[in-house]
Amino acid sequence: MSAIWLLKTEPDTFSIDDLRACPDGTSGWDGVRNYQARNRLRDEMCKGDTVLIYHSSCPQPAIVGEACVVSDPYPDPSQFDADSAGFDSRSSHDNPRWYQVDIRYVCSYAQPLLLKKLRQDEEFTHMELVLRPRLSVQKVAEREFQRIQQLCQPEDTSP
DNA sequence: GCCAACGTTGGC
DNA sequence: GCCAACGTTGGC
Repeated sequence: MSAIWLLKTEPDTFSIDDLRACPDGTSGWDGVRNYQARNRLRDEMCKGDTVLIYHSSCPQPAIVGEACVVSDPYPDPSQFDADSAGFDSRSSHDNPRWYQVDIRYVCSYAQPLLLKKLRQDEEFTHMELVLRPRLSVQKVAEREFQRIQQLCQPEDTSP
C-alpha cells in the first residue's frame, strides 16, 4: 500500500506549473533542510507514493494538484555545490546530510483546496497541515485524500 | 544537557 | 510588514 504525502512549495520559486513544464513533468524535489522532513523523505518515501502539492507563502495558500514519487531517495546534489543556496559545508559525499526524491506531475485541481476552506471542513481537523503547518513533508491519511479529491475535481491535464 | 539568543516559516 | 510558532545554534 503506497503512502500519500503533501509537499509544500512557494509558487514564486517552484510552482506546480513549473513542475508540469519540466521534461517528462519530472523534477528533483531538492532543498529540504529540516531534519524531520528529511527523515521522512529519506526513510519512508517510496517510488509510487502519491504526492499532493501545496502552495505556501502566496495570496491563496492551497492544495493545488497531484504528483507521484518516481525515484528512490538519493542525496540532494545542491548540498555539495558551494555556489548553491542549498550548500551545506557539513555534508560530504560519504556522509550526505540532505536527501531528495524525483516527482512527476500528475494533475492540477480544477478547484484548488484553499487553506481557508480546508480549515472549515471537519474532515481535516486532525490533518498535519492544520496541526503542524511548518513541516514541509507531511503525511496525508487515505480518508483525507479521498475528501480532497471529492472537493477538488481532479482533471487529467497531463502535458 | 539546558536554555537563551537567534533565524526561519508562513498566514494574515 | 507583522508576528507567533518553532527549529537551530552554541555557551556554559
